[in-house]
Amino acid sequence: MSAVVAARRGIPDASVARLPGYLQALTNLAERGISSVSSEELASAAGVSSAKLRKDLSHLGSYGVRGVGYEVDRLAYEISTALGLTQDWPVAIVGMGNLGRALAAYSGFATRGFNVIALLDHDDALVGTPVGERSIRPMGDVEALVRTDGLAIGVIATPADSAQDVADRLVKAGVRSILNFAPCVLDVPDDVMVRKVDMSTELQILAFHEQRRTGELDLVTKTEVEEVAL
Amino acid sequence: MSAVVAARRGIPDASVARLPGYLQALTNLAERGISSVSSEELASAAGVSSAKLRKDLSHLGSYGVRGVGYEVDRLAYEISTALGLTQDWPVAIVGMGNLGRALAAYSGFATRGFNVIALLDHDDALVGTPVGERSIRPMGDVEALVRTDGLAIGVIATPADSAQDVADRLVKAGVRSILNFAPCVLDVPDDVMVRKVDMSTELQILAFHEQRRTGELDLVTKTEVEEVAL
DNA sequence: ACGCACTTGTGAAGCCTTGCACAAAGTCGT
DNA sequence: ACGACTTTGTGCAAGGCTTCACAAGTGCGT
Repeated sequence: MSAVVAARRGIPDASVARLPGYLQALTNLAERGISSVSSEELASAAGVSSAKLRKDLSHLGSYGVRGVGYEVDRLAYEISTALGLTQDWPVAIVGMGNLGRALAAYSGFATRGFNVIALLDHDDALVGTPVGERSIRPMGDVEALVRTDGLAIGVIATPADSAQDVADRLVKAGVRSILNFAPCVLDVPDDVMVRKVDMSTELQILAFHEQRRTGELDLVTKTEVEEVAL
Repeated sequence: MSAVVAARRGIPDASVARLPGYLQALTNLAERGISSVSSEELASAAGVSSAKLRKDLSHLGSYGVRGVGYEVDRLAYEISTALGLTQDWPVAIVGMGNLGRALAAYSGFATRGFNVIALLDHDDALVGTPVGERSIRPMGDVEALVRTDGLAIGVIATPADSAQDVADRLVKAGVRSILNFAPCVLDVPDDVMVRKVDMSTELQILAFHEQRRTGELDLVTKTEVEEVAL
């Protein structure tokens, strides 16, 4: 098997999750007119260790030059290719509440290889309402979007209690990648990939560490109290 | 050292990251009037394996009953305690663009142990503008919020180019936990914890898998082509 | 032409996480 | 009171990820 295919098949999940960060850092460097970068510099810009960066990049192939570093444009291209961003992916956002509208207005999609082709809502009363330059379409359109526009990625921005219904609908229409902003677990077939974004979860993780930090001041006292209680 | 303290000190990061999910599932069960649950059922509701769930819970202590399962209320309480959610954490949201407003309107904060005490913006022209029941306050208020309201967690919802300025300002005022929605890396001191939420990153990860899936159909052909190219 | 300074790519070791399998400990029916 | 059944908590093995450390490769100055 060729080295390229061997490499591309087996990129570890942890590495894949960091590639977008590298791509972002590279784009930044390119905008500042920097054309060459070492693993140390790029790692620092992306917030990881240089060893980790080099190992991650080694899974894509060997695009650096020893003693010199990486060419910014070339590396950005290679990462884009590995991530599948040479094509524009059609995306539909479902749920036009506050969050859905904020996502619809977000300009970061277009610049990163994604194209929001439709804004959908389950509620027929909202259908036709303008949002930015688009207007809200009914869930019934989703099959046509998959068939004629190649829709492959759905973003769920509904409340938790309708998220599963929406997911079922998307899956039935043939969507196999879902980004879920609703604070709930989605039940989907094995061949459908779901990623979840939940700010409550993130805040709770922050709270855990914040608590642990402030709690450490009283640690000795607490230990004694709890030992007595046992 | 007491078992409780030993347990609470050393909860693995991977476990901590899953605890909010368990808590959410438990809250759901409680709302449906279910008072007892097995590890198998809870794991399924939270989307993890039962072995993983039991191992995670074992880090908190031993709150299950063999042959029976877990009492929903009790377990929810223990997880809340472990995460530090018995108190309400004061949170400030910085950046009142589309995303900031959507976050400000999100009701999920209050029900999960967080209290949005202020909406801030770097742009003085926006100060005073009403958002929901609050009005936008200037960044200059942040020191006072830390001192008098115990502000500990900051949410950054600004564009990427002002995120670092805002972070510096928050850190200088004494905020040591930051949730960053801006698509950039924040440079902060070691004792400040940052978690990042970025939908572009998530979409790019989905794109990778989507591409890999559709690419597999042509794998043999591609391999041959690339081998010739070598 | 050659040595020096620099940086990549990568085995190997160590750490963390997951999954397995089962003893321990409880309930329930008889 | 007791045995059958259920489910937890956990030691252990396997797998994956990170870090270390350095050989291999490149450019530059002399």
